[in-house]
Amino acid sequence: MPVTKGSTLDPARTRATILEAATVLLYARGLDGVGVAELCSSVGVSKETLYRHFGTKDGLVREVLEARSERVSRWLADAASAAGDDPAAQLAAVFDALQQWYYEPVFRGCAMVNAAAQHHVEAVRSITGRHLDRHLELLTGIATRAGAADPDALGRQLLMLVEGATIVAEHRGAASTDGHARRAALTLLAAATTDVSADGRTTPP
Amino acid sequence: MPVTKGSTLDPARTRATILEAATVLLYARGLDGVGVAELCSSVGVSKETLYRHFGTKDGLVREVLEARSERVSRWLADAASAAGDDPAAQLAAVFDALQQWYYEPVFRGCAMVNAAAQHHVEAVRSITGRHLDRHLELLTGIATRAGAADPDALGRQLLMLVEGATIVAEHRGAASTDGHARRAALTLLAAATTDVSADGRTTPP
DNA sequence: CCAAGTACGAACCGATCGGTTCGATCTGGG
DNA sequence: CCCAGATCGAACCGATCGGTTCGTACTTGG
Repeated sequence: MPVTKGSTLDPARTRATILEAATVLLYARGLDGVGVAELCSSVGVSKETLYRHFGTKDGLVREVLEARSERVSRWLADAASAAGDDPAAQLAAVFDALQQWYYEPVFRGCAMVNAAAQHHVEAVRSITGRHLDRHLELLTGIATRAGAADPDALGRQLLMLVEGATIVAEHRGAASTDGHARRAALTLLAAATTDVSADGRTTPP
Repeated sequence: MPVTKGSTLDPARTRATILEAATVLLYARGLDGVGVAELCSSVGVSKETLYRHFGTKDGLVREVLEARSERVSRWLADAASAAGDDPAAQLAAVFDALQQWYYEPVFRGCAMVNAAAQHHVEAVRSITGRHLDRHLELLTGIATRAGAADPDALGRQLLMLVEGATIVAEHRGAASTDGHARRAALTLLAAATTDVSADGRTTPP
């Protein structure tokens, strides 16, 4: 049997195609901004096919968000690990990656946060919660490796900065956060790894 | 003529009543989560009356958001000025007020940010933009009075913290930001008012 | 080659929603 | 006391939307 089938009539491929197109459209125009009919005609798929694969529009939305959340988290984690072993460099890389995203013309804020604001269904909002948890995990990891006195506290501070930068960039433009978010993150990191008990000098190795 | 008429058949009073009820309902359930019919029956008003006062649902939404934005901005500014003349104390007061808000059971995030995520109409999104500008103005003012080297930069950093804390508190609970947002803000303030050119010692008056 | 499954496309359905209209009712100013 | 204007309540309208169904056609594994 063939390993992959690229032709039509391949359920998995059809499903993936719908998922991709829905990811783009729903992000650009909002969950309620695009109907199932338009979504189908945009992909070149019949309603029956879409409903056989995803059961309901909410089911499609959930899968789209789930996949996107994992993709975004992996993207940020990769950006961090690609920056080497220095936690400060990793943190800077995370905010550099975010800032680059903000400048993309299709940037419309965090899809999961936007979705939660639109869709008051718990099944959707829980995805947003897990999304933030993934971010928190990454940031707390960096804080821990940086030797922060309270890595959990620093992680939460950095999470607020990430989400806040995204919101501000969405509504006031990418230039509004350029440099500022990164600098704030490094400032918080430095402060959390500074021995405040004695004088005002840092305590690197 | 009487100065105020409290009875029925007072257009201004009717209008205000609709506005109040709409503010609560639209915030709690989302702009698209409550229809005009339910809104009317909830206030005890006919559709004709609502449409005579606000023209369209969007018109009502815009007025609701405009009023709420001003109310919120005034509330934060008052919290700051009530904290005395010390900029650091004012900043702490702002984040204390926010944190108190996060703990309120009706807290559902920033109404303006949520509205922008739901309603892709420019007339609504611009209100969110102005809302953030008002916050930025307050925070930049504190940064300036604190003698920050770059008050504009610090203001933007603090704005990200405010919006980020609101998002995180909305999705992960008020306890998730309690103390952390305030401490981060004060850390950024301290760092921005510290003379970094020489050694690592602060330079207060 | 054939049966099973995939897919199309179009029609269809019920519900909801924003907005309009209209006759009846009530209030207050002149 | 009476008319203008505010309000009600309910019916009504057109559009949209999520979801279902069906007849047809095509691909493919056995």
